[in-house]
Amino acid sequence: MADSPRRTGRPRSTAADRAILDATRSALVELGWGGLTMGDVALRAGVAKTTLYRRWSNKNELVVDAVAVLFDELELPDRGSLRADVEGVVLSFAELLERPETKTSLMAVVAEATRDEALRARIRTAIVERQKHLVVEGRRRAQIRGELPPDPPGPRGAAQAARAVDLIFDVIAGAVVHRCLVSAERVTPVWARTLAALLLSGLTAGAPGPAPASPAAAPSPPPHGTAEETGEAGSDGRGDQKPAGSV
Amino acid sequence: MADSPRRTGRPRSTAADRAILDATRSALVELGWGGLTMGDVALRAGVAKTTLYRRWSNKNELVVDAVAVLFDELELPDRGSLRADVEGVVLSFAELLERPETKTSLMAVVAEATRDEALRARIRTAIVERQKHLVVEGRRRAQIRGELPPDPPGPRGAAQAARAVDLIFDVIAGAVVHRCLVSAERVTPVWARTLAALLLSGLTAGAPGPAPASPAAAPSPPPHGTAEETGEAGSDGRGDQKPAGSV
DNA sequence: GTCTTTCGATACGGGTCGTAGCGTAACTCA
DNA sequence: TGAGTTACGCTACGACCCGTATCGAAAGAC
Repeated sequence: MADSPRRTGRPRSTAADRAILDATRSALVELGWGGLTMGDVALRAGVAKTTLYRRWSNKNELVVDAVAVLFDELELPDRGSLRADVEGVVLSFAELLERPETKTSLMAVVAEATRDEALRARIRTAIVERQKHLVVEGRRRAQIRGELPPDPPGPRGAAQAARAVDLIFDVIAGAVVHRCLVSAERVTPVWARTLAALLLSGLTAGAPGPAPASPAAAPSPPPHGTAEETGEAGSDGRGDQKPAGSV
Repeated sequence: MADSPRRTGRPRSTAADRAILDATRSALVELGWGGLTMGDVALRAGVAKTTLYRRWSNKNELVVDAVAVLFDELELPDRGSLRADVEGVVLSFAELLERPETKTSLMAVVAEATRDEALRARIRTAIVERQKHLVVEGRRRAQIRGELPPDPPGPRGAAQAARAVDLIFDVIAGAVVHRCLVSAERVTPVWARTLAALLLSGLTAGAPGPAPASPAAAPSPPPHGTAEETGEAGSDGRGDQKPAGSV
């Protein structure tokens, strides 16, 4: 995007680039999207307002670029088990989201994107796809540990795996975002643990055994559920001392 | 809020109320949060701008009220099984969220709320708590069917149940919102089915049996997971022909 | 009919957006 | 070293919106 380094004339100041992005983030924290003004950002960055418009055509573009890098600090150290990895990334993400600059920026950009296809695409590539490697990595490790079965071979298997990654990403990131920003409640270690337990074992797990399924069966449920999609399975891998936080 | 019907003087026009809220929603669709102007809303509603400010102190308040009712159309008809209920509500919610007025409004309000505690509280009560009855109802039905165990008695059990409801709400709503608005991809019936399967059975389910847990155990995983929290369990209830879309 | 409150219309000060014009600074290339 | 090219800071500008104030008229309550 900011390529094509003109080989002649005065070069763009990379210091100004950084100053502007930093100023944007800090202004966003203090003033929010609505309160953020280009003039103020320029002032904070020690730069003329015209310099902003030479690099970004409007507020949206500027803020997306300022926001995207915030998520790069997310990492997925090997915590030894799939369960621990999930808990860890949930807590890390929540911690990131609780910083005012992050949450304000993310939501502001997403809100604008609801009516701007170009912005949506930019978010998808600059944030979503960019962070999906976390799920890919977590799955890979779990497969090596034997907690999850390997992906089926062939293009069909790869597509299945990709869909699984997409789903898991939306579920984990969505749950954290929703709790932090919509429900407006804190993500505690206990909550993270319970979420991880739900993801690993599902609602129907944690039971002492297959419940004595009551005869109250479904009247006429549509025959959906043809074992399609994103398949993978396996046991937990490390003998947890208990169902560990059933939901 | 709009109570205390003054018993004297010219009464407020309820027609104007409706016209303003409708105009707000339609303006939001076409112009988005940033493009929405009070003057334009007044024009669309056939009302003077001053009339808006007599009822709502600013744009935020107006938009929240205009948005909240959009979610009231969500329902949870008994689809015969927990799995079907989950799938159904996921699809309904996604359908609702795909309408431009809904998604733009919701995200705009949430974005503003990141720096406005009062607005957060208003969202929590007017939208989140107001819709949580869907999860409560779904759980209750599943418990009656025997798909989930009854809540433990006493205040401890009630607290557990409340936490379970909160978690499930955040996971389902979060996943749908994240997929629709952040990942910017469509919620298809297949996706809903896979999400339901994940919720019911977890990542580690759908396997032909307990995998031959590889010896690659965790080096030193913290001893978390003390069977705390929100417990419930049970079998699926209806004999699915297969693991039905394992993840 | 009087009183009270709402309504529509208009005007205003304060602020932001995004652009334009200008002289200057910085760097490249001959 | 000097010409050419581009980025920069500064200032000013028109267009727009916000939220408020003011005023006469309208609509009910008593």
